[in-house]
Amino acid sequence: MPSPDSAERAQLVERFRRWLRDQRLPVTHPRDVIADLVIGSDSHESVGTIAAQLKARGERIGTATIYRTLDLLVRSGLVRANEFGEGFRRFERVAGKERHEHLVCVRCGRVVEFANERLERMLPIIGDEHGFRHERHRVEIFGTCRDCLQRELGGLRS
Amino acid sequence: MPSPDSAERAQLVERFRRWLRDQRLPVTHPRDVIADLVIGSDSHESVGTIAAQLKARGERIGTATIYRTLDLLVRSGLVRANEFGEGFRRFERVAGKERHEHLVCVRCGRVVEFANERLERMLPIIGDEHGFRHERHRVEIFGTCRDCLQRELGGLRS
DNA sequence: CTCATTGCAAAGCGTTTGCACCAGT
DNA sequence: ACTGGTGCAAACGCTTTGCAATGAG
Repeated sequence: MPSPDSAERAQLVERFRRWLRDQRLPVTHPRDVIADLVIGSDSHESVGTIAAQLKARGERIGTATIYRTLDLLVRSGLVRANEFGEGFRRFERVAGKERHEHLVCVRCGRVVEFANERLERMLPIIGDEHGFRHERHRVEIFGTCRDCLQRELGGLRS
Repeated sequence: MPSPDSAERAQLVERFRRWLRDQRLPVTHPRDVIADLVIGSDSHESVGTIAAQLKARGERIGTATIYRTLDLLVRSGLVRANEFGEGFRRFERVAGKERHEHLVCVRCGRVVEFANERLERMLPIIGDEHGFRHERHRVEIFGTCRDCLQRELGGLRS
């Protein structure tokens, strides 16, 4: 999941601005900056990491505004909220990506995306079989990532 | 997911007691009662519903003890913790059940279990393909359950 | 008798809300 | 001008922790 090149990034942020105007909502500086940051990131950002990066950029934006803007980004369909059982949410751009699920490393917390068409086709059918009108689903695989496995092997020697 | 008959229930609670003794941990009244309640339930209980039922049984057991005992039940392998994005966890007996995943109704919160062998086989393989040593996974399908669909249709008439 | 558990209350942590002030449109 | 946004701090809900009193082995 490479981060989008600056052209695509700018285009997606512009799409958010358009969405705001469509909703008769003001386009403000905090919204612009947060959208740029989340949309431009290749990782799964928490409110904490977002706040830190905003501070690093010299912005003084309150936590409440971050939450409120993330809510808008999710509602616009450009961003998705994830809950990996860490006790807080992580946000990722979805616009311009194919539907995917997540692998989560239980050692280092790294999140890797994977796409599997058969899986995506199966789940709505399973819902059907149980009388559920499928709306969305989530699949998470927890395990140890390649790097942590290697590190573990290294650790055995010492 | 029927609740276990009283024989099986007693047997599972006894298994928890044995596990505690193996760990050199005291078997206490709160632990007994909480284990009986969670193991005897056919639904997915939150700490809130557990506390309410304890009070209804006339027990005066603190919240901290409920959390601590649930932790033990999970560690013993008899109980599993679930996180359905409601902001709190739900606990269910797993001993004596086949491996399963969950359907969650977004209207009424009802949780239904489903088992799918193919799904369970797929996920460790997908992990492998991405260099992950699979440890566990979770799959949740969110949608509207049969009852709520019916209620919705009824609502259209009025 | 000793060490872990219990209940209670306080603290923690991510998230939401209330509010006076400020800014897009 | 009007409507909604912003930062700050307080409130929230679930969960964890500190501690003196209690109880299991």
